[in-house]
Amino acid sequence: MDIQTTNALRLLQAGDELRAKLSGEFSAIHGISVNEYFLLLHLEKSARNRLARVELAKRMHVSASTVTRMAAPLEKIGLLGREVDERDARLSYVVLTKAGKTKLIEAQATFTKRAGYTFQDRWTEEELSKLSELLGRLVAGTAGNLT
Amino acid sequence: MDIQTTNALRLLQAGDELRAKLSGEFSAIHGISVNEYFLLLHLEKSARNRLARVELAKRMHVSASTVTRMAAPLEKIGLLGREVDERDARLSYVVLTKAGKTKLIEAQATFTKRAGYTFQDRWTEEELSKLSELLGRLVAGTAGNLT
DNA sequence: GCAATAAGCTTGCAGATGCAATGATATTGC
DNA sequence: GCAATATCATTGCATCTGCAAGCTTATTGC
Repeated sequence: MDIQTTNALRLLQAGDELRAKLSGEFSAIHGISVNEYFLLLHLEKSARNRLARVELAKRMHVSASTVTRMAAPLEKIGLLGREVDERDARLSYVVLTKAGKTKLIEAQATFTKRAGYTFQDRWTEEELSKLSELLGRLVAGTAGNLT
Repeated sequence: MDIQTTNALRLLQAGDELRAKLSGEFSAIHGISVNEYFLLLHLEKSARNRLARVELAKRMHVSASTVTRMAAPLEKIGLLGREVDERDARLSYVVLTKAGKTKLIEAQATFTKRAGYTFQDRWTEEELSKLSELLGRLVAGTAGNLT
């Protein structure tokens, strides 16, 4: 197996494992899923804390219908709002509310804690920095880079 | 944001993006999903090309019921077989068949091609090697390391 | 201007997945 | 040996997701 294939496999496996661990913690502690956390995070990183649904779908690698259905309950509990575009009545923005920001901050603590566990053993600053640089290159081209 | 959190975010985002690209190719070309590909891969890496369902579930980070339901159609089309344990009648092994191996080899070509695209631009051998080492550490402790 | 096309969002439907309950078999405590 | 407990696999149910169709609104071609 060539090294590129090895890297692709390890990337997917490492990501899956981290996601699995986060998944339990997020639903138990915060009542939102990892995907919902990412949705909030994308909005927080965006101008005016809002994004058109199509754009959000692209950044999250999900379909437009999934965005519609993910946003509905979050809007219901006040974490998200809805805005319309003045010039284009087709566009419907998803907006992060103040309550949404609060929830996001809480969830970020859990995320950071889990990240700490993941890299706590025998990782030097230099290694963390090198990994960040290499992974950074992989996500550099994407529209929805959260880092 | 600390560097550990940055790395965790980038790991998840890079994994998601690669998975999204693989997803379309796999279903279109081979008629199996990325998850089904991983199922075949886990079996191929195992002794006697077989695993108990519970063990397969752990390695894939899915529930036991998902293994039952993923294996059923693959068994129906002949990619997987079923074996029982002589000593423990509760155990039901999932076995990779010859047709399954053939399908796996086909799918591996697609995976390797996508891995090549992912790392084709300005990645030196040294960088690929370093990334492999760092990601390797993340997946080292897991029971189902595919590399 | 108006018809044709495109784009954004939502909804119906089908497939995938997890949790909890169930049934079958093993193991343990006594 | 037998009852209590644990383990493995499956199934019912609820949830999440994508695709295709449909509705609304913009844009384009003429």
